[in-house]
Amino acid sequence: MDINLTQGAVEVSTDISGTKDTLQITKGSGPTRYRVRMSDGRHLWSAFLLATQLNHLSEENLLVPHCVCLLKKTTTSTLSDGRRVVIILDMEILQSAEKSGGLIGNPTTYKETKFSPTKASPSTFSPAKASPSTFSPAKASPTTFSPAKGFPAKFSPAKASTSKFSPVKGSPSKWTIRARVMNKSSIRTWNNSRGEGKLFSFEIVDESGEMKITAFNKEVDKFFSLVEQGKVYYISKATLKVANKQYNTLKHDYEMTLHAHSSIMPCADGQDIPAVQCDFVPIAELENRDKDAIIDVIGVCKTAEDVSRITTKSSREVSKRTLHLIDTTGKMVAATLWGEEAEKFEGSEQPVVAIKGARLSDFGGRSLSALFSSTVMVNPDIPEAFRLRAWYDQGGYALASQSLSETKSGGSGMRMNWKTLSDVKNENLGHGEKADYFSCVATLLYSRKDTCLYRACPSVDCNKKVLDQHNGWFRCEKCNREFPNFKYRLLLSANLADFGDNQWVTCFQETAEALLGHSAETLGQLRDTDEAAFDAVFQKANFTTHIFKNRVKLETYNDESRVKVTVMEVQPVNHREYSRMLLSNIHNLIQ
DNA sequence: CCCCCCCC
Repeated sequence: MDINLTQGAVEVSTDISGTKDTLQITKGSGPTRYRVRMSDGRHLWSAFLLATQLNHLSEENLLVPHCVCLLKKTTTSTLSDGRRVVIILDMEILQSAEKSGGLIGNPTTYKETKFSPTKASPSTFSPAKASPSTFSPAKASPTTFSPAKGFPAKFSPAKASTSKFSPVKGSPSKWTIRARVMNKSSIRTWNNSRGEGKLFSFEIVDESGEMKITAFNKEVDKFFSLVEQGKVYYISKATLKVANKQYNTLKHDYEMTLHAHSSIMPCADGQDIPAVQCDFVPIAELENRDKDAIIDVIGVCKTAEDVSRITTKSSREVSKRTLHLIDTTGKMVAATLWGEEAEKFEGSEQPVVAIKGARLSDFGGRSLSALFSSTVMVNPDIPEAFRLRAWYDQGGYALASQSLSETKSGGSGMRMNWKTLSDVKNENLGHGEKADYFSCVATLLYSRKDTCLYRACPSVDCNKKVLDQHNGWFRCEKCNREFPNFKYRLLLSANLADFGDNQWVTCFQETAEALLGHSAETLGQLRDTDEAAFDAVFQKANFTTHIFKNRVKLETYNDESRVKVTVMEVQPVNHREYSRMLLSNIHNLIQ
């Protein structure tokens, strides 16, 4: 058995072999996984345990939150993120506990009058409930542990007569669920033939499953600010209705609507409630899934494209950012984030990204898109993420993953074609019919400040140099117009060097601004008003090192050919990624 | 009682 105990409030650094402990085992985030909470009276650890590794635990025990275990053999280890973990190598169940089950899946279990936050307590253990081992790994399949298991039957009209619980509107509901908010929408308004109003919705999760809850109008005012993503609440007296599967992708047959008497109370003691339940599909497996399937995916974000703004068909503006995720299957897939999620995403450190409820599209082969109902998790605290992190850091980064998503043809896709400056010359880059593109890490030795600025036509799309008419007007030959003003533009000649060679390159506006760290406008003003400060900008830029993405092409003037290198992009050096590339090169040289 | 899920 292999239980990874992620450290909670206490540093876990000692071998705890021989400890008798209480495990609270609850269904965790994923059908084949269980969340384990340990309590030895001093410490609480949340942990994860894989069902496939639990074949000597009875199913009864798996559905039961508490059981007393003897930790026969344990060891400790450090995760790549620095956290200490305890690995349980062998354990024995001494006593299983009273059956309770998940709350969403079985709301009848908890009557409001009796409900109290569950805590591990020896007095709740009931040895009589220990059952022979009926659990097998096969039973841990996603379908077996569908969060909806057993739910519809309990809500059939016939059973509703027990009056414990009824989906019928207006009937007394005596249940309380304790669940974590995993996704919360913003407030939206509607105005259609049936009326107008506002609403927001959120999705909750507990050990047993997930559910969507919607609040309208007055309930929006009452609950919107109270309900926070990630927090745990006691929820009672909501109306149940059959889930509209067209719009509700959660694996539950019902959803809830809040009404005037609904109650939502924050719960301070919800550490044992899983964050989210995921059923991750390996990236290579996406090839075999249907278009429009809603899937959970996890991968290392190998690269993240820049955020961009697009206009939808309904002329709404929205931000988007596409990530390229890889996993141990050696495949890569493009996944697009939207809106704020796209804007805030930080991918420079190759985080592990999990998306719950992404939609599979057939664009460019196979690609993914986050929906409003998706949950995007960066470096989530789950074993899949730790495994991927370890895999990537220990060599996965060097794997040339094949993408299921066709990258755009043409230059803008710009794959990294790493070259040293001497490679560029020795391999005669740019001598072919078409331009070549390469990336290099190089240091700016010198740039020609005297000729770097020119006065350009102020028209939005014209960057043509203007002629000073010496009467306060500036003439643009291209626009055939005179203007009372101009804009400064940069055209910087720079000498770049790496360890083996150097190269003159040209930087236009954006790349020159990135290299010098100031806008063309600022530089123009400085040159005209404060020459010392203008010089200082160039002094400061000298001997700085960057990643340069370049275009190289042989050009001929007056029978004389020479290679012209134009910088397309200047980026800071990501030392982690760069070192990986160097290590990978060394590795390749050895072979 | 909503129901937009976007772009190449």
